[in-house]
Amino acid sequence: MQLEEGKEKFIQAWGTLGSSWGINRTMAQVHALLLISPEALSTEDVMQELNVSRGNANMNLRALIDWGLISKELRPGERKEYFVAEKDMWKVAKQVIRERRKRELEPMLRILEELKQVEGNKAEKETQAFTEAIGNLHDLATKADKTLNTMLRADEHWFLSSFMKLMR
Amino acid sequence: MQLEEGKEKFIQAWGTLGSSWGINRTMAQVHALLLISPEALSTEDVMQELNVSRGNANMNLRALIDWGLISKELRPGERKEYFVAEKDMWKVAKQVIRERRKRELEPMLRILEELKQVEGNKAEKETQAFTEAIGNLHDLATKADKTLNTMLRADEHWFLSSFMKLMR
DNA sequence: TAAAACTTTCAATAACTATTGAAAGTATAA
DNA sequence: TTATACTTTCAATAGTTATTGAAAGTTTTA
Repeated sequence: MQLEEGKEKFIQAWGTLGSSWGINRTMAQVHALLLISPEALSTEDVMQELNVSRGNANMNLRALIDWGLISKELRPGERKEYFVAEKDMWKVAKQVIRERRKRELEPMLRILEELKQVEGNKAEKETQAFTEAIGNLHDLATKADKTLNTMLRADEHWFLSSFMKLMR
Repeated sequence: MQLEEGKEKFIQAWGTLGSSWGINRTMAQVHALLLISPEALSTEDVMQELNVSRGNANMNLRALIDWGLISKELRPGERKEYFVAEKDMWKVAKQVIRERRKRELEPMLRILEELKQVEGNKAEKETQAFTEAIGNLHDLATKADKTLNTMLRADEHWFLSSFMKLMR
């Protein structure tokens, strides 16, 4: 396979994967493009490579910065902004985990805590089933949260060796 | 908080969480409804509780069966089909992991393996960057795949004790 | 201060995804 | 076999989300 075909396939695949994880298709494609780019790219470059409008490119570059997956690079004497992706895939994974934990897991935990306060006839099956489901979910979410938190705080070496054990 | 309000909130929250994970909103809501229901529910029940059409209810119940998250329950002498959700949250989590691994991680691994074959001027920066990014991603994906696989094969006790260690 | 080189915004619109509901299909009972 | 009680399908439509591109905004340079 030639490089151009490979690039195309990768950008496509990353975009599709993104979609099934609730991530905007173009955002995932811009990320893919920057992941395999040896140089920082400008908004213009992104527009050209992906055939998207200026507004779209700009908005998704900003979103990626927001997620902490890419950063601006300013070149001395140049006015244009360039963008580079973090290339260390373990750092990328950690960052995605960190953000989703903050954006989704934590809010869900708050809601589950609220829902644990539901009063109602304790004798009723409806109330019992609700309370039990919420309680179990809260337990699982708490465990997941602690596990992720520990993983994220750990340095790479610690994580890898722990996971090597998990993997036998 | 009263039970009805709590149910409403939970169904709502689960639907929203689902959306941000690429899961159809109604599918997640039907799942939430069944998770907290002490009894199996019929299509009619789901239609009423969530105010959705027959077609929608039917399609999402089928999708949940497909994901292995709910099952049909037939009552002797009754023609209608009833549905129950798996209530053990760890089993639910495992099932979701199993399905997503099969539907997303494995296909992505196949693509990355294909992309490792990209030829091109080894001296070129472009090719080098591509090859390196794909290689690193493939390594990470392989590790994730093995880890998940081990987790899924393990019984609950093994898993919990391993993760307790990870969590200190 | 004005012009140039850029970035950001946002209303309009396109593209995509979910939902409806009536019709068709299927299985059971009489 | 026909009627009944359901389930499933699918074309039409509604609803949602993404994209465009021109206009407004910002920063730098001269």
